[in-house]
Amino acid sequence: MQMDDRKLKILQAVIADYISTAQPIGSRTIAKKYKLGISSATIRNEMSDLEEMGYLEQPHTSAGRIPSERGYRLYVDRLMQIRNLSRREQEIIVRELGDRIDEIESIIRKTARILSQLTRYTSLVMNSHISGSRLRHIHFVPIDTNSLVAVIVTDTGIVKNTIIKTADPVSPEYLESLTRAANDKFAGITIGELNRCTESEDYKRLVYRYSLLDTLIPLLAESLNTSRGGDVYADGMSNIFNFPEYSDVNKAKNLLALIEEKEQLMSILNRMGSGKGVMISIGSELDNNCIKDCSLVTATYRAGENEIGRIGIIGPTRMEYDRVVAVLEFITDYLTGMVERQLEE
Amino acid sequence: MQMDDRKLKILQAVIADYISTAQPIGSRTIAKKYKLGISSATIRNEMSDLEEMGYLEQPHTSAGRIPSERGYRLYVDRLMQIRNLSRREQEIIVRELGDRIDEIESIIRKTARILSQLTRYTSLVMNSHISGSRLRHIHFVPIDTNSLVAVIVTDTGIVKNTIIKTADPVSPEYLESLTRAANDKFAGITIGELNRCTESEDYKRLVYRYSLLDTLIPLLAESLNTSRGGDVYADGMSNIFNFPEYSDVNKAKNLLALIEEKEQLMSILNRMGSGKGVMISIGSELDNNCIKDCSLVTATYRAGENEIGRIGIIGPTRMEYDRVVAVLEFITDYLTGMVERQLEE
DNA sequence: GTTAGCACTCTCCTTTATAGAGTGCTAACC
DNA sequence: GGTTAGCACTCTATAAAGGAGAGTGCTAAC
Repeated sequence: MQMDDRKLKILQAVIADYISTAQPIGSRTIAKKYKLGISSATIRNEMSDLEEMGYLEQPHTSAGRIPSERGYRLYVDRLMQIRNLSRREQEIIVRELGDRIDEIESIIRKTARILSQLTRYTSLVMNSHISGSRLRHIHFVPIDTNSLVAVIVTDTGIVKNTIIKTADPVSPEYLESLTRAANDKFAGITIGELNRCTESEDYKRLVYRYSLLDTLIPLLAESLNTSRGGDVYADGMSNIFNFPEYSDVNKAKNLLALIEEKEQLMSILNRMGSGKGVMISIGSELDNNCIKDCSLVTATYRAGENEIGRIGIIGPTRMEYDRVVAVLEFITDYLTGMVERQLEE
Repeated sequence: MQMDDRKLKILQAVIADYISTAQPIGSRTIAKKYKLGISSATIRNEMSDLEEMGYLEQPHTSAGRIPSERGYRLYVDRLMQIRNLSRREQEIIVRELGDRIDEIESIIRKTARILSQLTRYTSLVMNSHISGSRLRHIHFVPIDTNSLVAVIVTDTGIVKNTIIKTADPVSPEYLESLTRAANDKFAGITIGELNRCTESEDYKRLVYRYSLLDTLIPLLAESLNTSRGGDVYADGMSNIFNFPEYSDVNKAKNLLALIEEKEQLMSILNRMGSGKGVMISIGSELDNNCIKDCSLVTATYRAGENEIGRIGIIGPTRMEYDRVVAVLEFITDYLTGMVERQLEE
């Protein structure tokens, strides 16, 4: 069987209609609604072909057709036209996100919120492992005699603090001097290198002078790796009830439970490629039973080479891909721009 | 009509049964199941009395009875026996929460997670306005020539950092000196006082020496007030599907949407009293239409006089109040203890 | 005051009937 | 040969009807 232009037009019509109505669509409706200049009978024949080719399916005999996963795949790969965001939408994003680097925590939240508000789907935001980003600054701030907070600023604009208790009392002067020494030594290296540097001669010499360092650095490295390598944040969960596919309580529960399960969510997000631009996974492509009739659209934002984080939208396979892709592209561009402006300074 | 012991026993039986089954319960069932030594006909009469008194209601004639809000109120005030947590549950809490003061962010999350896991309801955790807590330490850390991060540690163990960009370049030495001056001046005052101190003569003298301070302090005060005065975190949202009362998708949606609406959630949490111990609001007592058939159980944890935060459980009015109260009490005690140990040091 | 008995009520579930939408096939048409 | 009209057939969704079951309220007896 040959795919031709007319078939594509019909497929597009079915997908467009189904995305907006969630109802199986029949040949007569297409003929009336989409003025393709052919009769319903012809459309019927073409649809039958499209079904045979795997792009459409029937919920049951004598219902209309709905797109199959393969149909959506063809649509997002070849048919879909990415809409531009309206001026108003762009303004909302710029206003809400602001233009200053903030605590990573707060950017994540704002981004998640905007994403879900603009798309009306559930949004996911994750910040990646930061093992590739570089230490710009490290500072040890005394709290009291036996505790201090280590403040770390990376070149990607992330600020992270870790509270550390020490066995022996430390003086503020000691910490000041330690801060200076640590900056001299560590500024510019990556978080990953920080992990490994405890072997080096240089490091050992420094520990000789500042014995505290030997407890601090491993603690820091650990805290940077675990806690920052895994923040996922979701917003707009209640949006899933906008879609009839989740009027079945069990389906809704499954999806929500998965979204609350940060670990799993992360692994799914990480499994998505991290190529340039927006990635789309449809239904079973996600390879997870709980969301086998969901689609996930993600995008990565980065600073230079380094992946900083990923943002995404999860929703029914019948998703407004064109809109979602447009929003994601705009926001990743914006975030990337923000980080880059930060780097230039 | 007089409330007597037998009526109370029957009421208790109805409530206990309804809490576990979510089914209206009839006189025959009570007679069989709860061996009160009286016949179903007698129970029928008593239940009729209890309904007249407003403690029970009938979904429709010839269904069994269910507790009314007033019934629950009587139950939680007089009938309920608070169970102790099992050894195992206590261990889970202690293990998961750990015993070190961490970033506030992370404590909130952990607490929310444990609460929802132990109770199987949706948990809410909020940290209160910190205007009453005292500055223990303030530190200005340079990032680059035109930006710095202000790290603030309060006596309640909260660590908060704020990134600030400056119009004019600042040197690390300047910041060091500023840090010393600011600590001399501000250590020990409350966040609320920090807001107001910009009027004082002392402050003006300091600004004369460190002009940067005049932009820093207002920014800090604002960031401490807004961002920290309003973090709410919810976990276990998907738990609401464990309850048949939310098998109606619309109800589930309403509740979830409310929970995602931080502003509203906060105002509801704040409206709950902050007395010692656990507070319970049942149904319409919450005075919010979206959750008019929910109950909210909250507890406040504090450091000395200062309220640090509130934790709570939201679920159907048919809630396992005894269990929930026990869990909340244990966790607030634990959190309070943690903070107090921190203060002593 | 308590209880057995019974008629009555109301919901919930199943069964049955019907309308509606859509298909596939056949035969006619350009 | 592709396209179209017509029609029988299929399947779902919705409404209506008919019990079964659970529970009540009332009365009369204990």
